[in-house]
Amino acid sequence: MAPQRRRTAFPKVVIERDTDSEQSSSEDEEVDQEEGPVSESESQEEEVRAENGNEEKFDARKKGKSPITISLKKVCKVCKKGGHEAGFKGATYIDCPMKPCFLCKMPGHTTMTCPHRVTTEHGVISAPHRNTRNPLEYVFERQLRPSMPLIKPAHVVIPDQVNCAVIRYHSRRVTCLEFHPTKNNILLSGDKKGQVGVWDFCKVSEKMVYGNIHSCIVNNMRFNPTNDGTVYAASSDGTISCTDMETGISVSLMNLNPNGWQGPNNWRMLYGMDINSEKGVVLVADNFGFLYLVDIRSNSKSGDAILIHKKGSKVVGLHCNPIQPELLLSCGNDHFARIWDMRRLEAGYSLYDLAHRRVVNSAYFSPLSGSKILTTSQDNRLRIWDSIFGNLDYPSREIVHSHDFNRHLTPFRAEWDPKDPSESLAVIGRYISENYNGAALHPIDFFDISTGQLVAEVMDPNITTISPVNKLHPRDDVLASGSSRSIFIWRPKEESESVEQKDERKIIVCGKADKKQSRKFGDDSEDSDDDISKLKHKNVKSKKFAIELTPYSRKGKR
DNA sequence: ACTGCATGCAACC
DNA sequence: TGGTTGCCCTGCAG
Repeated sequence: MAPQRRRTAFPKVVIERDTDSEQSSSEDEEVDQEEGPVSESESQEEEVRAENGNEEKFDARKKGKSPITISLKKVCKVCKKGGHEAGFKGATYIDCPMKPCFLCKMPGHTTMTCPHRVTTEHGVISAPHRNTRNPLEYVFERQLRPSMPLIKPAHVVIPDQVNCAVIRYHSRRVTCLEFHPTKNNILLSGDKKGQVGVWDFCKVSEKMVYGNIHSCIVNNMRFNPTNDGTVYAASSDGTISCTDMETGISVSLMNLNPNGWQGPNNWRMLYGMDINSEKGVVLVADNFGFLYLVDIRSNSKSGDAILIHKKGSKVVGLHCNPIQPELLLSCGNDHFARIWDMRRLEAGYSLYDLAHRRVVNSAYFSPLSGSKILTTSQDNRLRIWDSIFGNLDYPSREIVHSHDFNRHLTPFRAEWDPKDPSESLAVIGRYISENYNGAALHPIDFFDISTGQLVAEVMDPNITTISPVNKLHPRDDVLASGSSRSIFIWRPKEESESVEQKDERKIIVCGKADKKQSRKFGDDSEDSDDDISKLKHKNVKSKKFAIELTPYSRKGKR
């Protein structure tokens, strides 16, 4: 562009500053271009001219143009307005006051002062009962409920300490985890790239990654109920795979994209998946709202696809009732979780539609009785229906909890503890961080979903990434969590610190380093076995701090 | 140690 | 319906 021409065309430039005393050295800060879009190079040029004192050459009045105002005042990166700034102050995140609360999504306050943050219940909302309570229920709530123990303490053993881990095990973020149904120490993990990991977390270094099963995101995995040597996986590449665990050889049961890439509007992805062993079918659902049934014995699709959610919307979760094989639960991006009768799977014939305010990431029947429902929705609320035989118009409880959607995160899913006979313990990772002794950490939360009580929040100073993927072991007091590309195994503190166990607390570092985690875990060699005690964190003084338990002591701090 | 880009996806115009 | 945007996010390259 010719400078001569521009000189005559440009109006006067006014520069606003935070304070008059500020020097030009601070001028590389964010620039608020209120007078419309100006390219970066242009605005820089203007600044230079303004500084040179040549403003009169571009006098706006002579050219009949209004002056351009360039504000160098500090602006909020969220709302782009001045007077405040959102972001981390040390390890504490300061919200933008112009936005609704990041936790409960209500306007008028920020996360810092959110009422759901200071209660020990972490924000339980009694769901609206529209005069549906009968006298019996009132008696129960008023006289019996208060005398009931909140949760049977004997059943609550929280795996609160990292026992072993594989750092950067996957080359992309972990999307799903599954424990082997019979071999206690085998953990399966799927990732965004389509790879499937098999790890023996007691022998730690016995790990394998199968890279040729899927070509993109592994969304769900389930073991074959009749042969636990094989596992099914549903992927965004539009296929279901059935893989032999020993050999890694897999067969494709179904391919929704037989003709390859025909544009984004035609590419079908498989998300929700479960197995109904009674009926011998694998159920999968796609991103257009359809459900498919695949016969396990013949490995072939049975019947036509059935529209079970809004046409064109993603069905992210499927769950077969553990007790009543006729009942199916689905959830998806149309903001509904739906209960179906397997004998009548037909568009529009769901038994119940459970409404949510946002996308439903997951919906599960309770693992033992199958009579409760727990859902995770992107409106930052867990919802619990205490009985599928009761009134399903409204959830029995809503628990406000930070687990927003984010482009870079695997969607959070609250998972039942399959060992808890009272069916009240659930685990879910937390999005927002908390300032723990100067480190911003994202805990993994354990809830008593029968009361909304936050039973425990576990974290480790070395894990600074968010852990959206969590799974509790079907028999042992073990939690597996997937955080970014790494996998962590948590055990109860006592167990972890016992002499026999101590030697087994191993961290394996593998894969290409990313800055965040290499800083914490050291990154000298591929597959080197680092003892956890060697780990350092600049903000953490002692290893003892690693785990903080019980929400009660933290009351008032939050 | 920065910054910028691509990612990939729901929400909101 | 299509285009644009994005609160605590990822990973990588320059």
